[in-house]
Amino acid sequence: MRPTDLAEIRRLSLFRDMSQQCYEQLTRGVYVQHFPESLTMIRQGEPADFLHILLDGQVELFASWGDRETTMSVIKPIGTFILAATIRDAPCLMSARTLERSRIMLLPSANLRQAFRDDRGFAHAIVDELAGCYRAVVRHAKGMKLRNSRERIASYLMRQAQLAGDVRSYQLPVEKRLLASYLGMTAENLSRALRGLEEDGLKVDGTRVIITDPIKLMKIAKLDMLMDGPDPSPTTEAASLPKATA
Amino acid sequence: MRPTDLAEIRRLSLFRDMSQQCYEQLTRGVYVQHFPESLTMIRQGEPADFLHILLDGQVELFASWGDRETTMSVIKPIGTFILAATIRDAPCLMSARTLERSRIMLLPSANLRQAFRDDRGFAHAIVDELAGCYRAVVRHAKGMKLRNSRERIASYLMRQAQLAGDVRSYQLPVEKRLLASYLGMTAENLSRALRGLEEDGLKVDGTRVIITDPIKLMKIAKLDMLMDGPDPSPTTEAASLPKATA
DNA sequence: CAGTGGACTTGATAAATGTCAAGCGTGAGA
DNA sequence: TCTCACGCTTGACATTTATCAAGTCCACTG
Repeated sequence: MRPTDLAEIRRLSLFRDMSQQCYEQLTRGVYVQHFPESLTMIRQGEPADFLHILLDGQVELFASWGDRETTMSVIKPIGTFILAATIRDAPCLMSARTLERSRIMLLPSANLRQAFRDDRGFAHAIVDELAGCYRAVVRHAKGMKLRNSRERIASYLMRQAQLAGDVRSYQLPVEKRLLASYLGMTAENLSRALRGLEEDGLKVDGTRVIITDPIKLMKIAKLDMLMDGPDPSPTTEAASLPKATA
Repeated sequence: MRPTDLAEIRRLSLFRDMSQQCYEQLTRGVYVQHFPESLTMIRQGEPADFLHILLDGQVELFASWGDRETTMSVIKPIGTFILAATIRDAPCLMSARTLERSRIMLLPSANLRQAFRDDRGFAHAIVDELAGCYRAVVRHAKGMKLRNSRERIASYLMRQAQLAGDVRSYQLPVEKRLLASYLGMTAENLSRALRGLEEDGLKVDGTRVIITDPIKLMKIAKLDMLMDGPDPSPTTEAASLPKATA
């Protein structure tokens, strides 16, 4: 691993609170690697040998059953994947492939478990990360069960606008067919629904999203912290070491 | 807390590996309580003050949005809930209510976080539990996105038969309307689909399920370890302290 | 013992969503 | 520059799923 990589990694919230000794031990077997676009690097059912940490690029987590396939999540830097499988030493429930050329850090599962045992700061960072992943899937499942496709689209696109800094217009971060799969519908239906939403304050032209009437659109999206986020900032006062108070 | 409760709890996998000191500290603020049937004890959006551990009875986790509601999970003893919210000190994403009179242990979130910091065995048990919860939701989400209602019913009922010990006939563990909600459909549709499945080796009469033709039913259910479980037994060799291999 | 409410079922109908086939547009590579 | 592949769109149609309205059955209760 290159020293510049090492320095960069040390700053990640996962590793920031580790003792130097544990950190060195942990990173002994670690390496950082580039993957080309559209490469499936993990197949569901395979053992989870490494925790993956996405440093640059974009990765899709997807699931298949028979000949069907669905996008479960899109990971952006800095994000981790297959953490749960790593912890349990269980087979991955999802597959992973790059959506673009990506730089990924691979952390051997055994090292992770060792460091979890040895270092409290790391252990805390890991559960916190895992709890975040859990809450993200719960949100996704809620969306699938409580909203219809029109509402899923509206809420997704509004939420993205929020994340981009409460803008009225932005670029779609992913291809439409991927978005359709993520939102649990066919590409055809997404296309049609987008057209239908033009009546409701939304315009999508190619990859450009324009929210022409936020109030109207919100009546459909009904964004909800408990379904769309954001999660309160991770690892806040209550969860970390007490310092301010006494 | 009664001494008999205390002894019982100590044996739970969550607490089994704790040091006596940490255990005593942890259980200082703990209490065990009975709840009547149909009592909503947690409302989504509320802070998670306690980790809940179900000792007896049955609890439903459900989510709502506007006037819609859906069952996310049914907890059976021994099971935990709102672990992730507890860890993150974040609002609960789901509500919880008893399906029958239940005995529940309440463990203050602050105690949990303290014990997590102080005791490795406990920390490990907690991540392991959380990882299990994560994988369960991922499975649920996969089922919702990859299978249609007919397939979800078939796979659910086959899986229950497996869990009951590979039997051909058993009692439904929950009411049908609850099952419908859990499987993401209306009660009417469940009823009709069950009728339709009589052609495919399944008979449901009241709460009695009879798998008349497992092979035929399996062609629809297509049970899959990665979607229907079981998960490899939690906390196995690889994840715990090395002992056999010197 | 009758009454009441709730779970479950059934049928008719509507709405949502998927499938198939075709055509458009654009970008990568020959 | 041409061509091809692929993402996207559109239309027609099929299938799935939800909604609404009865009606049955059963358990609980006054």
